Amino acid sequence: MGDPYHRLREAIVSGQLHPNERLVESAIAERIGAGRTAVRAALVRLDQEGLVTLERNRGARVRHISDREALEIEQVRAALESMLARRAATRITSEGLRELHEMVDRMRARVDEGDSIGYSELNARFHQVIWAAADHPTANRLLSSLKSQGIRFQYQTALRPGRTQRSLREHEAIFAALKAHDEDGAEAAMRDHLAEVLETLQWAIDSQHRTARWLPG
Amino acid sequence: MGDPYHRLREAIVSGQLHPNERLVESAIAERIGAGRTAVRAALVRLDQEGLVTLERNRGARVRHISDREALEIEQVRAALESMLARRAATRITSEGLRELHEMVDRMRARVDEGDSIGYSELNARFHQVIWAAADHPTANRLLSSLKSQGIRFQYQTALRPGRTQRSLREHEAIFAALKAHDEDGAEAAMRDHLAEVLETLQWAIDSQHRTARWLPG
DNA sequence: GCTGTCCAGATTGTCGACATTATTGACGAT
DNA sequence: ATCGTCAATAATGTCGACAATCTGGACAGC
Repeated sequence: MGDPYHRLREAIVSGQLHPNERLVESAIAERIGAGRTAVRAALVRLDQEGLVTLERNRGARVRHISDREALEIEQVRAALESMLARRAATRITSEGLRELHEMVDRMRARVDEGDSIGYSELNARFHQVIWAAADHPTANRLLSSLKSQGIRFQYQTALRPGRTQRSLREHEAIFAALKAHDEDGAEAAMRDHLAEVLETLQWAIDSQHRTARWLPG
Repeated sequence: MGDPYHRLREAIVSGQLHPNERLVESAIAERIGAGRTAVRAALVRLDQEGLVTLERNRGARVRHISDREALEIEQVRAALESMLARRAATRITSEGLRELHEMVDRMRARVDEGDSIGYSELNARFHQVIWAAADHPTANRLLSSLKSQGIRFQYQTALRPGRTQRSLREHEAIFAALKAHDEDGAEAAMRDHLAEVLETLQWAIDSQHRTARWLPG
């Protein structure tokens, strides 16, 4: 059990603490067996990181990521990951390519089984291999921070009919470009892929609004 | 004046506190007339923001941005600003265009006068007008954070002979694309511009290494 | 019934004191 | 002379207490 920062972060990202839920310092301190001082420091960090909002004299809440902001996060992610894909094309090792190849194989298996949450996890790991190959700590820092903010929307995109099949083909295209060490191709394939993800996310948000009537009548 | 966070931030960004300089909580607290508690909170925020490094039991230092990291920051900036330029192309108002036009005129005047630091300031404002037009809070947050980290290298790029003239032409191209509401053109013009900036930054770093011999012999 | 005021409880903000941990320099052994 | 040990010092980490502030509900006036 790490320090309050990591415990809280994990609790938020994993969804144990819900958006807009109030975070009372003394309650958290007792809950995780730490002093209020440490909890305060953790809340400040999480505020700066964007996972929590801190209002003076009014305490902390789990930050609610709006639909619009989720789309913005995905746009930034697209811009950065396209750049990283380009860099990865010239830097990736044969070991990295082997990993990606294996990843794609396993993703294909998940698609055949219709296991979309298993697919999503492999999906995330596929992208992380590329991040590592790109060797760009600055972009990595930003991306992992953004990822934790957008986590709430992570699995919604897999719900669209036929999405996983297309997603798999997009990943195959990315892999092919990286294997060929084709900078332009890798960037373009990644950009196309994330444009699709973005569109799917928009679709998920729209259909959510269509479905969930909050005042039935 | 402001709270310890803003005071410290300003002191770091403006260069009053130097890279690797040690930040002793009690000293700062007395210096700016605040309690140690508030200073601690400020240091935690600045650490998360990347302006300060915080090591457990070893205190805080002004974070030293390496040459490599400065280049990485500029790459990220290029990726994000290209995206923002594209968005701005369809969103910018006639008022925004008027501002940019005026900005370009004044930049031209500075070039004619050989006033490269005045040029740099207008340059920064030119870009900020585009950020505002793009209406993308998430990217804005990241960019302004990156900007404060890279501030130390801000003025070095203007030292390259003939750079300001070329830079001016690049800004004119960006303006023209925005005025025409040409998404692809704006993104491409911004991308080209920042690629040039990146190359110039690399040049500045190289020439610094050539010039500054730290052990004269 | 509605609105505004005021009080009680809860929560955050700040301070001072003390425990814990690194750093520095002296000192002695080899 | 060099290295390791150890104490003195400085700085950070943590806690408890109290002050400042916000929140929600009771209550009076209209």
